[in-house]
Amino acid sequence: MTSPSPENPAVPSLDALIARSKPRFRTATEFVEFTLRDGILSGAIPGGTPLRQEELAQQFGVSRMPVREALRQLESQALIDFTPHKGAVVTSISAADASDLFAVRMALEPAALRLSLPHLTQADLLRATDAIHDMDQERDLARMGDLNRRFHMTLYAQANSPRLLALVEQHMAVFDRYLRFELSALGWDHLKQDDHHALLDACAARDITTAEAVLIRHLATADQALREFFACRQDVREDSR
Amino acid sequence: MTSPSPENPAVPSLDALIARSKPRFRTATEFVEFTLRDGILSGAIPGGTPLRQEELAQQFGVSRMPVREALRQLESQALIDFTPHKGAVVTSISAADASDLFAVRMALEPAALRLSLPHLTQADLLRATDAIHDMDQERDLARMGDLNRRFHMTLYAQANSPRLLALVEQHMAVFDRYLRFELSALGWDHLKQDDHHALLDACAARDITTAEAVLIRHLATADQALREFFACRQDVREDSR
DNA sequence: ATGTGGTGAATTGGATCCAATCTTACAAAG
DNA sequence: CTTTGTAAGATTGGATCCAATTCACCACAT
Repeated sequence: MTSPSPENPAVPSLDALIARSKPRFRTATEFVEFTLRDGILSGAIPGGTPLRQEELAQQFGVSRMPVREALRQLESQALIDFTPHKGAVVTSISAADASDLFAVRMALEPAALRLSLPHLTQADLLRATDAIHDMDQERDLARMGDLNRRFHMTLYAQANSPRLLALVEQHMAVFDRYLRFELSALGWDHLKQDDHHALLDACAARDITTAEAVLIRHLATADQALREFFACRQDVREDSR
Repeated sequence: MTSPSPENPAVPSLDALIARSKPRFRTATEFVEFTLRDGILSGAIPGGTPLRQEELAQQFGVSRMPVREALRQLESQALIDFTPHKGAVVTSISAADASDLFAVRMALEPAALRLSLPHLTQADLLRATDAIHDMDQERDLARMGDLNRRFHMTLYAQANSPRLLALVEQHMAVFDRYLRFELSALGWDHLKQDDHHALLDACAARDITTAEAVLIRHLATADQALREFFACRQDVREDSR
């Protein structure tokens, strides 16, 4: 493991994540997998970091076996590259990868919204409103990611398609790796709450055409912002080494 | 492991799959994971089958560890349900699950096609044509699935979005679990080659609107056929036990 | 007869050990 | 000086062993 990113106070250290989430799991494999994913998504473990099994086992206080099982699962989620006899490396982030990710989100999320919108309840809309308001006052990066995900997932929740929803949630989680760059680029405050309100209004009016248009524009804006950010500041490539 | 489905000659036995694919991998984990997935997707291991680690280890001629790692990866791909201290069970198939799968495919594949179509080369179109012609004479179920996947993936190949393409290919592979039911429902011959030709023509003409409409109809038809098939013959539920 | 508690086997989770492979450094030959 | 071969260390892959949990069965009490 390399540095726990002490230069960026918004990124928690991996050790902090380990201490915080240790008692929440019954099996060591679950614990290691969840915490490693959290570390990668939050930026505590930057792209390019080689993940040595022995080292991780010591940090987590377990043997190498649960570490290996956790690495296998992270590999299936495309968060690490696993090469036989060479080990695991955290996948790198880049403008190209971000656009790739947005291509998936722009395929999945409008579909989920279209399926869900006719069945959205008043309670769903209220929960989405709450999420927006909570975001207004949130200053913590990880929690902001959770709230953003909660807002969107609430709108998709009635889609009645478990696979689709799981994919949507998974790829929104991967987006968390880019969230702090988007916030750097667009600023914390205004963010894109305009889009969120417009999307919510269109959903309340059951206007699928407008809702989809807003959602697509919302995602395209974020994609564009990240592209420009990476183009301007290639020095801030998050890959260590 | 339960019966190797001797009642259905179209489904190969797991032992046959093991013998055929043993020497193709460098690590035992890869070998077990690939072969188990093949077994699940081809129907050799039906939904609901409990997967005992010790038993699989003996069948594959390895120890329990590579089996466990393989099961972890299959769990990440939603092919098995893994419960701590209880073990793994192959996920069941159903009309609802098929529709769920088609919801994902109808979200992903039109998006991939839209991204890929402008960059399709003449060589791509020729390869797609070849795949269609090969399908006309194919009688083997597994190979038919491969050809169908090859035809579609060829049309999406220029999408320049690795994540999107990986998801498309993965979910087309999962569809193989339902392919033999669709063939039972619609018959082997005409299948839906009409759709394939129409889709190919629209792609050759760079007509994205028509191509997308054909593709969506193609998928919707298959979804509908499977729904009716499962509704009529609930007795043929593929789950053992 | 039914519900309850406990005991045993069966199965998985995890740790330790050994084998196979890769990497690095160094030395020797060209 | 470059290149190639080799050997030592590091790291992962796999096997075996032990611990923890679950489940099924049966005795026992109500």
